[in-house]
Amino acid sequence: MDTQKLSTEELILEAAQAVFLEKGLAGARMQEIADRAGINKALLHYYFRSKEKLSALIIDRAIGVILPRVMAILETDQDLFDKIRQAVDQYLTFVSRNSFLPLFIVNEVNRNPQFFFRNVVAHEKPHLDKFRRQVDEAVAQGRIRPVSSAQLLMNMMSMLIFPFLGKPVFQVALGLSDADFEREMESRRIEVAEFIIRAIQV
Amino acid sequence: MDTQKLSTEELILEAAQAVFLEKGLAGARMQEIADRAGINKALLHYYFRSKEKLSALIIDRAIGVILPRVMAILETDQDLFDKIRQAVDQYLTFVSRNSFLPLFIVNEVNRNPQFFFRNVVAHEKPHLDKFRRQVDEAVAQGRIRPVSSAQLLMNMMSMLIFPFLGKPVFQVALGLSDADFEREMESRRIEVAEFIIRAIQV
DNA sequence: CCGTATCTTAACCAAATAGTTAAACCACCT
DNA sequence: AGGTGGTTTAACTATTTGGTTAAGATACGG
Repeated sequence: MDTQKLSTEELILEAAQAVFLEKGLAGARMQEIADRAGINKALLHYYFRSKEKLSALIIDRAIGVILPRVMAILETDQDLFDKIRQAVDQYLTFVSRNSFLPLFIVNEVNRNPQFFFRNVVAHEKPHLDKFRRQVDEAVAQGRIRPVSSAQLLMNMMSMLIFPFLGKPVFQVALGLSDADFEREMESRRIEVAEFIIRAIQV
Repeated sequence: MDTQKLSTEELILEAAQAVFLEKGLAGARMQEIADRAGINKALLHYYFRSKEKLSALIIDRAIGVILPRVMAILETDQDLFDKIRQAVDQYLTFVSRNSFLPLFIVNEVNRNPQFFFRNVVAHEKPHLDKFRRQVDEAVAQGRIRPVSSAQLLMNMMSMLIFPFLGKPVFQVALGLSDADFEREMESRRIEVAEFIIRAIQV
């Protein structure tokens, strides 16, 4: 049946994603993926011939989930400050729910940059023209301080993603329990947005 | 000879560090480490019994290099704004010269948080009291806007480290050549410092 | 120069792990 | 009922990889 077939395939993909994100590409074991999907290793190879092919799919999936999300938020017609507030809010929600995703992507993209370049960019070149133009215009009109859109984008993305990557370090350095950390991330929804806006406000 | 002995050991450690940082813990091969050190695999095991022991050493080394550096900058007696400017400058220099180090540490620390907690913190608990108190006082005296020192620290570290982790993505998204990217990082020395200061300035 | 300790290597071993095969199972169609 | 195509499994193979061994260099004190 179609539903049954898709469900098994989906099951494997979910299991594979979980294991790859937790253990990394090299650390993931086909056996563990099979176990978590509740199937046998041979079946795994029946569906997805090799570890390489499977991992390529997962990488695509991972990037395909995160990239359009960033685009969607940054390429709307909203006012710049509203956009920043919303981007921060939405992005923090997404990343805190998928905290291993950025680590996985960052790893893969650094281990194998040309793969990322070829496969992802070929499909949908991430064009941030609207956001960049919006920033440039706001600068030209003197509505915000002179700031390069590239720098602003890096600052935003950094502050949204990195705290999750460095979570264990920050927890130790700042003496935060898990609950503390979560609270801290919660207040970032407002703090980071205001931090950015104050930094660029005239 | 002592110099010869040390030199071989150092040679192995350098090779091991290079391979571990490039390939990650699970992805690193003892054979490749031996090859890069120009020696044989058996000799590798002669010096450092197992992959686990070797990797533990490299992890210690890596964290031991980066942590004191952060402390040293943040725990001086300087004026807050000067400290921020200097931290940004020094940290950017260090990270751009060791761009794989943060990725390695972030990976290791997420895969195995309790290891980090036990080994590193036991030796030298990273106390950021001086920096945090400095920020709190500046807030109390109304010299800067009300900002939590934890949030400020996260923002700083994020903007300093993450661009290097996300380098390939940023290069694609912003259309930057290697030279462009380097130039961009160069201007961050001033831009990020000013960005932070403007964000917290009254 | 000889003996001894340190260093170095090729060849080997065992465990882990990706991948294959061939047979059984099962749902569905006629 | 029986055939058909997709699905599932146990058992097997091949390869990779961490780790060992035993023999051979090398340096050095006596």
